[in-house]
Amino acid sequence: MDPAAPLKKFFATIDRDVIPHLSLDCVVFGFDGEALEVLLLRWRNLDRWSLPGGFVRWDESLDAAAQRVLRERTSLTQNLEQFHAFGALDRGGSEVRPAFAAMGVEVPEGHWLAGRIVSIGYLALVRFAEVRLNLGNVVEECRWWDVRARPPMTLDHDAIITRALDTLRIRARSFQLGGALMPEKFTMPELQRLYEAVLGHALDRRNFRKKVLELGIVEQLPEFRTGQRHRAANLYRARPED
Amino acid sequence: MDPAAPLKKFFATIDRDVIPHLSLDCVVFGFDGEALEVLLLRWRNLDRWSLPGGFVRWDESLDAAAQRVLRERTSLTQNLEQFHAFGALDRGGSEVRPAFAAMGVEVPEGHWLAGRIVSIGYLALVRFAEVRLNLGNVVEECRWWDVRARPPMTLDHDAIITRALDTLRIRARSFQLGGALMPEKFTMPELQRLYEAVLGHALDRRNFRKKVLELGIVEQLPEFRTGQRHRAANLYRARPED
DNA sequence: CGCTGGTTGCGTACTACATACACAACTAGC
DNA sequence: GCTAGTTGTGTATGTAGTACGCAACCAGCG
Repeated sequence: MDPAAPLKKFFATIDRDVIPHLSLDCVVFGFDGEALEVLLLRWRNLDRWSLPGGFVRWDESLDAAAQRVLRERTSLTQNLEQFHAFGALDRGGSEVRPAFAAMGVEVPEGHWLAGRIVSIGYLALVRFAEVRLNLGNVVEECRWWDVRARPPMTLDHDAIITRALDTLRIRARSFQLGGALMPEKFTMPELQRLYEAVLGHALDRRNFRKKVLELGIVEQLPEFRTGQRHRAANLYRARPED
Repeated sequence: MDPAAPLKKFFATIDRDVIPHLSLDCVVFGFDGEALEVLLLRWRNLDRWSLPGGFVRWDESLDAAAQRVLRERTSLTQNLEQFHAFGALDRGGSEVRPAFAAMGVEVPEGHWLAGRIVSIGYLALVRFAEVRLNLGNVVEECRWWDVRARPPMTLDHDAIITRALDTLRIRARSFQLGGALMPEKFTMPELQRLYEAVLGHALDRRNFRKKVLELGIVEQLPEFRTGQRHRAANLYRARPED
């Protein structure tokens, strides 16, 4: 079967299904216990990487479209946060048409996909372990990348990630990451490593604990993490949002 | 001459000139010394008010389009800040076509102007006195409104203003309004009234002065405001941005 | 010209929060 | 039982935010 068939089918109905000249890109952050990671994918026959993105259907809001894109790629059902609209003059244009061509679909010269595209940036904090990656048919690779060592990216996706990181760091400074990025049960030092990975610098153990507890963003469990050849750490879980 | 002629001319070339299904709305804030005001306009034959807005031309970025809209309406040349993209399902649609009809332009049923429109919200802080209002041909009224007493608005423009106000209040809490909203020379109590109008509550005179001075957002002038039947207040000006 | 009302400019005490650091408790391995 | 390594808890210090008192000053009036 023609590997480009699904893409061709998508392209055949694109003018009927989605808002033209508009796209959205999701910056999906996860945490593997060591570093902050971002979910990137590589389209067939392309060597640059891209953010998971998509278009907005006529029968769904921007927010709903972002949720759908996230769900299609990760099987997750959760809210995303819109953080910026990217509308520079050179967005799209020269780079999109060759990309589609590499995947086996010829975009006519006059088509909007060959022209300028405005993109809305969305941000998601997800539980690493709960993600079930779904490549689909035209994605060759999809994996997590350490945010500090990202591969070459298409279009302005690198700038989009940088902007999302800025937004994230502002939230981290006021301890507003919550436990969205953590596994269900975690220790205090593990949560601290997340904040340190986002902020990019070390924090004081004792002050961090004090702050997190007084803000009530975690709930103490009557369990401990053993087998670490040192004192067992208490386990916590993210407190359900009010 | 047909009063709808300019609008008809605009409509005739709209498909060639601008990105379809996309618009932008500018929330322009000014300060009259008493209350925080927002610039609104009323299109011909409509009874609801609207934000100054427009569409994005193919040869300009989102930011540049926002600057153009602001310049066309106020003759001001300055930056705006993008704060949110509004893309609910019911944006546009039923309300836009009757509005154009009231102004004398029949939008065909299938045209994108009769359908859903995503809008990018921009925010501007301008000097009240420097604004030179320009109505154009299809705007019947254009004036400042106290943000606390706004008229009935079209579409979701009321929610857009609310969101812009939230953004503004966040900035005010960390004294980041600067002097953009003040006249060239102003006293400390006058600046304080601006912050109070934005925040919606009173501030302490002495702490306000201390904070503003230590942040260095104003420059003291060797002049005083006299004729107030009480002690003359020192004049300041906004310090040029670094 | 002195007195008065009202406001501005300046300083000080108090409180809350963030930061810096010390020590005991505990687990696994030998 | 001893040790290495880390976690849990407490306390001291510094810095920023808040509350408030008082003198300086301008215009108007008797």
